[in-house]
Amino acid sequence: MRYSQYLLPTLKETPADAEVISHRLMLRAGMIRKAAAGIYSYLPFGLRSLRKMEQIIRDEMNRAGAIECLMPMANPAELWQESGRWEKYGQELLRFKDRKSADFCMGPTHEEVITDIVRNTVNSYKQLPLNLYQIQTKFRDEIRPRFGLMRGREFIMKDAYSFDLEDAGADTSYSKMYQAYRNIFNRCGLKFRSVEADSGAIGGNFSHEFMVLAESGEDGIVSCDSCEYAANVEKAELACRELQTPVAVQELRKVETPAQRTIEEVAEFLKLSPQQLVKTLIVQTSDDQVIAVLLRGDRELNAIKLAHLLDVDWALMAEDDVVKQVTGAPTGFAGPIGLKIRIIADTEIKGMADFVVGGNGVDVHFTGANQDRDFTISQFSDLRQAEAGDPCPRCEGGKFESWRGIEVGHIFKLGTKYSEAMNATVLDDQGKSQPLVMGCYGIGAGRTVAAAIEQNHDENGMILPMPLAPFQVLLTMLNPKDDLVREAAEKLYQQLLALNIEVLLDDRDERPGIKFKDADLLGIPLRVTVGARNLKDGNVELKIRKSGDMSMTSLDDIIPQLQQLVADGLAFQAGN
RNA sequence: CGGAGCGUAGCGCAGCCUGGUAGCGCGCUUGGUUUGGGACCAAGAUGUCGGAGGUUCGAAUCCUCUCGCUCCGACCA
Repeated sequence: MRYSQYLLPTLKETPADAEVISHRLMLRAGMIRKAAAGIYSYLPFGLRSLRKMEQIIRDEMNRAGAIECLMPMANPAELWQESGRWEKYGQELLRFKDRKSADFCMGPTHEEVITDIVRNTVNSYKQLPLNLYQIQTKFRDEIRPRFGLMRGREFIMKDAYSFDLEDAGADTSYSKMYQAYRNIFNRCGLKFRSVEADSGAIGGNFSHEFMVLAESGEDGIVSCDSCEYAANVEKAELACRELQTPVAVQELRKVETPAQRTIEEVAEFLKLSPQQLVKTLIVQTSDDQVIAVLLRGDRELNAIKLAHLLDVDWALMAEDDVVKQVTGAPTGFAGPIGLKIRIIADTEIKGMADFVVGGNGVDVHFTGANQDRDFTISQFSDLRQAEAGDPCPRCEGGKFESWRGIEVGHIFKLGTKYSEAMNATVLDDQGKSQPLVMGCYGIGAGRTVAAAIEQNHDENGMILPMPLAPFQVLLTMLNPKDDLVREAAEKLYQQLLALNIEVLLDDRDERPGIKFKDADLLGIPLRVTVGARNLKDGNVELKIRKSGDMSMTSLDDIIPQLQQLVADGLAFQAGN
């Protein structure tokens, strides 16, 4: 491709409304342009990366035995009503009517459509297993789209759905996808972790998220430093050693703590560390229970674990007036002593004695508080958020490391939730009707490209890994008006094209400074500069974008060198 | 959904408080000089000032409504 004939509108200035680096760079490098909040066009340069991402996905999905199809974006309401999600999905589901006033929605995911297809076309266990996928534009009317392609409303996703007769088969399908996903992100040259995750609203038995590691990631994850265990902090279990409750030695004493509300304030005021305090959280649940939860002072509640324990949809910190009603005190002074509501505690509390708790009154706390003696805990459970340094639940001696991650893939074992709701069954070898056991598997294609930029950039621009880079080689013709330079660059250009190396020839009549700045911004992995100065010695300059290494190479050697570097770049896998 | 902010040339912004011919930088066009890290000189083009209504002799500016966009928050005890 010749730059002079391409559409590659780079921006010198950073667009004001782009917050994260990938968004800024994708706008500046002319990859995307915004059409509306959370809705973007891909310009040619961005599309090239996206297509590469899609092709890697396609390759690995096909290799894992999945079959590509393409479903409609406009989904008829009936299917969604049948699964019950027309009501449940909420405002994220963009609904509209056609000219006959029939209800439709833009598909945010396609369990309904695929299940409908399969129930109408698959009747026998002999047709199983089946795994169908598509790469398609999805629409979710997010409350708050942000970060460019990272959290858009319209986005391109690969979604796959597996169908098996039995649970064991579904597990096999799941693990094939797990491996395919690892291959995909490895081939992209990304640093990532596959983590155990909460299956959330989609439901199902178990699931893994694939997280590209990046500072700006929206999710916290932990991984064990000595075994394979890795999980989203929302889900991460903690090793629960048997804890002995120490013998109480202190007496319960009420102390004045004027205007000391937070754990830090109270600890400071009493000259204790936060670990010697127990915080009491008043929690409200989706089924209107009000419960007290005890945690060590320096710990954070994991509301998702709590919701699972209580078997409710959600559990949130109670409103101030509820706290006041239950504890008789404003927020900041809640404590377990004298509470009439159910008290549950994090496992860790079992190993504590003589601690400080809120006094359920303005400006008072108790010191020397002890369980059983002073109040009763009805249940212990793992309720706190995992942190770096916490012990691994799966191995001896392993400790958690923590990371920020961008969720680029998520796989779920769905079970029979949709097949039962939508009556998708096949006959087994006994002639008996069985609901299909399903799995679903998603990858955000655009988001993965954005995540790759988050992980690979510097102050001058992006540094996409070779497999995702829009072009492999940038051939910079320094002065197109110089006949020798032009002819040498043109010749190299033709040679590279003949070798199927993806080359962008910067043949613009621009000053060198502009070309070099654009080159760094665009982040094409290999840059060859043809300039009069070196050409008179028969040389061109090769710069590796990632390392910044520059070297002089003769016109004869440059082509094989590039071939080798491209091949190496495509084979590279970040250590995962 | 709660809070904050912003809509003025393709992009980044000033002007608004205190109403009176719509500006600056970059980009773009033309000519010239320049040519290894975002050059210089000269001449030029480009605006429903987000929209509607109101106040006024006169509105980018004041008032009301509205639309769009962005950021922060939604586990603090």
